[in-house]
Amino acid sequence: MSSTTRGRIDKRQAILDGAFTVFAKQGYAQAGVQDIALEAGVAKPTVYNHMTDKATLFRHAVEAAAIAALDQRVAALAPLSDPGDDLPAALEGVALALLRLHTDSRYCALRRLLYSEITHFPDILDIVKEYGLDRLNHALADRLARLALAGRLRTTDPDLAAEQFLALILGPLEARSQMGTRQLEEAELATIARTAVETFARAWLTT
Amino acid sequence: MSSTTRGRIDKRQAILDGAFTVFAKQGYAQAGVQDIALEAGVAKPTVYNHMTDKATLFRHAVEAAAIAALDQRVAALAPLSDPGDDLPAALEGVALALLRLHTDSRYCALRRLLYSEITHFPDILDIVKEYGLDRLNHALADRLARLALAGRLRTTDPDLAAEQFLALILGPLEARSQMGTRQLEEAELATIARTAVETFARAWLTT
DNA sequence: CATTTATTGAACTCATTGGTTCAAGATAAG
DNA sequence: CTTATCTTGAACCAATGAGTTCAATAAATG
Repeated sequence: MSSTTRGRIDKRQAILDGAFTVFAKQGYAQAGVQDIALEAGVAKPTVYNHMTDKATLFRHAVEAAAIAALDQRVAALAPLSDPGDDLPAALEGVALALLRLHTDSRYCALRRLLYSEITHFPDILDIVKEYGLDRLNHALADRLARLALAGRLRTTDPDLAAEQFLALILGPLEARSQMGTRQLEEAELATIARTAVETFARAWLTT
Repeated sequence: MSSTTRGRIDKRQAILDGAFTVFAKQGYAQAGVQDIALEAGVAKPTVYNHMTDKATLFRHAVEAAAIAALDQRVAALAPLSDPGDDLPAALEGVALALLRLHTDSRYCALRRLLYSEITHFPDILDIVKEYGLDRLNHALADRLARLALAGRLRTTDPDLAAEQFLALILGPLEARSQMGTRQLEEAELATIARTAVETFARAWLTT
């Protein structure tokens, strides 16, 4: 066993989860370690048993959340590996899935945290590089490259196509969701997905 | 005179500027009123002479910055009111101007602040609604509507066209600039502008 | 059961910081 | 000059919160 303690079950995960929850809703500075301990169902010294610092606690919590978020996103690209006859429909499905993930309140909170603390925690930048949107871009570009090879996509630059596809989908979110504060309805997400794919198709797809 | 004091020249502006500078680089919670006073070249009690609270100080500083930012952006759209024969070139010029504004470090700081404190200051939402990207979208849509009427743009929905134009331009920034931490070179901005306008033109412009 | 280890609650230390007070000075208006 | 207003530095108060200490306890191991 890597980290199951003898005294009791491992509380590390509970601490990380609770930490992210509290950080997400309070911000780093405003979040008290006491609150985090309470949220995790744990005593304050226990937190310091597992994490040396409030700062490292923050880093680990954010990293775990970022990894989970990226995994979800990449998984949502799966349909593109084997789209049916109707490529636009497949793209639209993926777009909608990404939109749902991107408007999830937990993910919005993660982005808020990254934005706000990236100046105080320079090493958070590593997390962004490692598990950020770049990775999603690459994964999408891989799928698009296959489609291009199959003659269904008119491009020699799948990276650019992927970048613009994501931009068309996720770009409108910032304004429409009021910087992540307003929850968008499913119908609005569907509209964004449809119009984005429409434009993307006109520019990139073979007719 | 609205606010020129008798004792000395008006220090209100200096306080607001200093406040934004310090907030931008420290975040709300970490910024000390003492630091702000120092940055503004003023004593701490003087700050409280002009602003009742640290909170209201923050609100005013952020609002001033947001207004200035929006003004710059809208001004950058001017060339679209009278584009020459080469509409794509005009679009590309505007795109590049917007990209420069959007990667300005002061504007990145403003966005960071908004993102991080929008949960603690619900009334900041009003600032976003009033001077946020929506406004820019509308202003751009106005220009595009004129172009559509002139038959140079193939759309009955200028709002959508504007939204996608901005998305294609600004969307790639988040990933490329590493959430605003990396300063992009002029050449890279130009590339983004060129490719974005290329795609936009294929989807929306009359040939 | 005995031992080892982790957890717990509570109290404590210490540094930070928002906000205030006050007496002393500086400045403009009359 | 006189007066009213603003500024200033410094000290001060009160609250908050990070991180620690410690004795008591609970659980797993042998």
